[in-house]
Amino acid sequence: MSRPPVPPAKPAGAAVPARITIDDVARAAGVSKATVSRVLNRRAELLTREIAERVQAAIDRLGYAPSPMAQALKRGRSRLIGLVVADVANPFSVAVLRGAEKACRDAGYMVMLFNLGNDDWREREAIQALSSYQVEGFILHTLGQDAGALESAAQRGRPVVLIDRRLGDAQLDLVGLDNAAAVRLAAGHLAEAGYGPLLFVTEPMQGVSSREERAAAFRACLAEAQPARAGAVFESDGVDEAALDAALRALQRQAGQARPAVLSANAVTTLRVAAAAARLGWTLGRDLGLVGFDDPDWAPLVGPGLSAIAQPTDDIGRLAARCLIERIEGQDLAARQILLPGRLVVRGSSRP
Amino acid sequence: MSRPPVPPAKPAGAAVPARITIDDVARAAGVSKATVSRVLNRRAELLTREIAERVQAAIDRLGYAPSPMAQALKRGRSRLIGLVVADVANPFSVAVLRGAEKACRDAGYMVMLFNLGNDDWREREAIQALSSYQVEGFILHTLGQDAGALESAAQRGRPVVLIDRRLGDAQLDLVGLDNAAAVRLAAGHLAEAGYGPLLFVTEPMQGVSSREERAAAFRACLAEAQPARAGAVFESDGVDEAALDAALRALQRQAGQARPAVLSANAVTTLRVAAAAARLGWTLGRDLGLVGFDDPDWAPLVGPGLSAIAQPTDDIGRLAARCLIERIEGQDLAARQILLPGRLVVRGSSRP
DNA sequence: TTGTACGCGTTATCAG
DNA sequence: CTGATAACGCGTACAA
Repeated sequence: MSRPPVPPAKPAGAAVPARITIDDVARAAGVSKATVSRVLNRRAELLTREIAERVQAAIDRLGYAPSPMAQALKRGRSRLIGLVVADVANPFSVAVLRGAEKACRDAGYMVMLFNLGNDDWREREAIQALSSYQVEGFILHTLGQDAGALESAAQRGRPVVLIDRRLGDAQLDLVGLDNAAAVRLAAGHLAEAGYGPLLFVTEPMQGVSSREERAAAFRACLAEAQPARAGAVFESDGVDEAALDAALRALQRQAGQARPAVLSANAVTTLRVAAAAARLGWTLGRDLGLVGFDDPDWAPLVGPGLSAIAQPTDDIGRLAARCLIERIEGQDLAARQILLPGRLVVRGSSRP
Repeated sequence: MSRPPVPPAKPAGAAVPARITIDDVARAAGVSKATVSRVLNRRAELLTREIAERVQAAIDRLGYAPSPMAQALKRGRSRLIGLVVADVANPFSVAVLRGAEKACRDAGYMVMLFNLGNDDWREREAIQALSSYQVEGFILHTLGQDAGALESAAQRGRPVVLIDRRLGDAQLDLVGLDNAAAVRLAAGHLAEAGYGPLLFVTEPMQGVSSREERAAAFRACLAEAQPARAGAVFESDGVDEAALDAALRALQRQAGQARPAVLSANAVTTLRVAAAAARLGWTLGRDLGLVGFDDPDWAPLVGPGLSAIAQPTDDIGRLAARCLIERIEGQDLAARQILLPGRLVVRGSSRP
């Protein structure tokens, strides 16, 4: 009668050695679970040397590791961080993801990933799925459409750090690029290099704050320029190639003798502009200046080399993670904004 | 005395509405937890219509969602899948990740991500960290160095699906590219296009099976060719640019009148070769043929357009996930290998 | 048809 | 200094 009923979970043949629990260790060391728990939680100081060592030996011998699930259940701390990414196909997202995942891991957190694939209605789903897993906080590369999506997070008091994009008027930490400065940097460079009228090409705004900020900064740049500069903003949706071609032709006409140039809002649009230039038979740099946000590793090899505003993606990811972890671990500061400077990399596409 | 002691977990000021538990729902609906549980587990058939509806209403009203953590603890099923990626900086990894994450989510699983960043010693760490979270299975883009890393997974009977690369001689499911066929496709194309001696450029083998398979298939191709073709394999480490340049020059000398060509093993090396050609002042296509594995979205825009072997990355990710989930949900088949065909995309870099 | 009671693996509290 | 015991939230035999 001392044998408990056979656990029904055990599927069939395979001798799946059940998880080693704290009980196993306790039994092996001839102590109670509580003692084992103390050894694990750095409270070994309060223990007899002899016992502490005996327990530690048992732990090592059995290869015991506590179950984060059970720990989460008990302490309400899952050591999980939810990472919501607008689109893993976007090189910027991936680069940030990389830095963030590493920083989380270094701090002892695991990352649960949710890719929105640019479907804005999924943002709510993402937050809910993730918070059902008791993630302790979110790093959010939002699509910016659904400011209410954070309700469930906010209600549970889970901190959120935004990356690159604001979300409604929520007072949240934000880590991103200093867009205004970056735009000035690029536009200034194009002016110095002798380019004339400018076209700012962006993906459709759709309420994405970084796009809007860049476009606004672009317009401001034009207005401030000493002899006012001609310029326009074009939203490229990636489908209607003809529209982009037409915009570029219009730009060229407007330029007259001068050389036109494009400032592209991210790597995706940069690729579109480069493709359009190829379609039109234009040589970048000579016929059309081009500077693009983001500096992916293929930038030096497209055409004469693409000039770029390199974002400190790794730092952005890392800082977002650290920022979030600080909050998780108790600090209760006002919402911070960490704006990092972009770095201008000049290549052939902005050298006449 | 009927009031239980104040829960000490509640931090301080902020009225963080504690998680809504099954008990809350039960109380709200005036039933027991068991009944609520039954409603949730599709066993509502055994319940009075009236009660079922009352419970459901309470669930909806309170916005209750069961805690996956507690469920995992109880049933030993976490609905978590561990995704270990060799290097998120590699476009192939990301593309696969994308398909896999979506398929997992569609099947009701969440993905826990671990990026190895090409550090092979981390593979063991990854598996252990992930399995401590009770993931139900692994999708593994392995570095191939540490065949023992899977011990802990195998011991707990967690299924594993490999992507793109084998791991030691373990009998595991594998989803990847039909490398031999793809190499033949590319080499055949280069031959038809009139290129002569071939250089296969790969990242250092380091025991990565897909690299080895591609190199082996390349050598086989050379040997089988009717007039035997000249060719060599070069391992590029990404640091020693001069070595790559030298290899290309040697190839050119060997070519004599004929046109040399390169077959590149992945997007990373393709970029290196393109950069080297630029350094040497060679025009791709005319001076050097180039076909590369992987077809990232920048391929059409580098030089005259890069010919590529496009991998069905989305399918690879999707199938890997489905395959894994099948196993998780009980099927106990022999190890499968799903080899998908590559698609040749001809662009300027392989047109003399 | 529904409710009670127990256990999953931990940690925290309180006795000893 | 150490051990027993009660939760954490859920699923489920078993009893009613």
